[in-house]
Amino acid sequence: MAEGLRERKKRETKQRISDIATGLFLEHGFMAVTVADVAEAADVSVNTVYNYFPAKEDLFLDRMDGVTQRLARMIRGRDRGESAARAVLRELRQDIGAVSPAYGLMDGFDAFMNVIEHAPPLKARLFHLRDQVHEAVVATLREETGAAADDPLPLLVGGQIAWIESAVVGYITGEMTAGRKATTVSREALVLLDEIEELLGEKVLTYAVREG
Amino acid sequence: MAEGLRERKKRETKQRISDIATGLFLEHGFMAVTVADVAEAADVSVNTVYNYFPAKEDLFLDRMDGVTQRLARMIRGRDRGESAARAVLRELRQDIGAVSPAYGLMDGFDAFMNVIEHAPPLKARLFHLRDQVHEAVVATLREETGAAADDPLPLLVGGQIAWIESAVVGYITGEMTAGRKATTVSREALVLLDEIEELLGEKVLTYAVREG
DNA sequence: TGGAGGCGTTGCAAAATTACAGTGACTCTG
DNA sequence: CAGAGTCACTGTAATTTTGCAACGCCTCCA
Repeated sequence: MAEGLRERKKRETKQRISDIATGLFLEHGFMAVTVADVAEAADVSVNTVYNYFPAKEDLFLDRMDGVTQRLARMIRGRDRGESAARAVLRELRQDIGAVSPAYGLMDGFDAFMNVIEHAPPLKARLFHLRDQVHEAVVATLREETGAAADDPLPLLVGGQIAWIESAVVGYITGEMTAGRKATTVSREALVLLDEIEELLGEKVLTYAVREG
Repeated sequence: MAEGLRERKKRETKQRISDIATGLFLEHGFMAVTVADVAEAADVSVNTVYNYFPAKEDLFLDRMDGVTQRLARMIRGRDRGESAARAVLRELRQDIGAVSPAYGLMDGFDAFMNVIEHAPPLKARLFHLRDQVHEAVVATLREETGAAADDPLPLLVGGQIAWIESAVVGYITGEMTAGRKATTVSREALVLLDEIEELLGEKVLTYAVREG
């Protein structure tokens, strides 16, 4: 491995810009902070910012990169005898149970979503993010099941699974921005997950069961 | 003015390298610290170190750049009716009187000189430094008196003046490395300056008197 | 309504920094 | 005494960062 000086500095610079930008956005709102502000606070030029982040929104949503692959990771890590959907349900219940770092995204989930709520460009990006999540899930299902390229089943099941998460996230976001208590919301979210599970068809709940 | 980002970072980088290098030298000695050590501690590449400092010695002697022009500045700042030599004598007495930042070079003068004492390349540089001081003094005397280019007097008087400083510095260095107390040494240095003044000829003491 | 100014974004040349390889002098060691 | 190793230092190409100017979109204001 032996990470060189150049690689390390690149990583640190990108991380510093992202951290500082997120901090400024949380404090003043996405619209009130200019890219120039971020650059100055991070002690770099504006071009350097754009060197690492294609657009201003990426400064805030960058840390959601991991989110794109989150469901896919859950599926790949399912237990023996467990289906893809049940693995996702189980992991989501576990995450919600660990209230503090709400939903595993970051501390202050409500503050984070609040920034997005007041920034149209960011909301637009979130929709695109859902597509990415969906695609990642579908791709994973295809890999795990070895389904044919023209098999529509992964697409459909993947859509259901991706929907589970967005439903829960949407619910939590709405309740949190409404000012509800985090512990209350998380308890209700668990109930919501139960209802979601009842809504799912048998085909979805038993798709892509891991051998063993 | 408006110092740009590039210039500011350049200045900060050079300063950081110099500071860290000096610290390492004071702690472990000049010979025991490699340029690679300095580079790593300063979080830059070896080439960047050489980009700012032509040779390893410069990492330590860099902060003596001001010293080169110190006597020249004293001369240019002499009072009305005061000669170049007397201005230097006066300023030196004043510096020595303010014991703490010994001789205006830096805190911990003895530690500083101790590093030099144990590093042949550094000692060699000090001799070169004296030439530079001498040249600066001579050049200043020529400017101030408007002496002809072939007039040997500035050269001779300048040599005497430069010698004053090196004599005092040499004395202080010797006594300090011998472990004498700083206050004692500075008191003796003042006596030494008196003796030096008595040794100087009338021509030297009255050269380049500022009009007024 | 028109112009001035702020902001996101891009392109390009210059400057700074790094990686890599190499040279020469020196020390240590078998 | 041969060879391996360390270290100061240099050269060169690649990479990163910066400075500068520009474009389009938008808002504000006269």
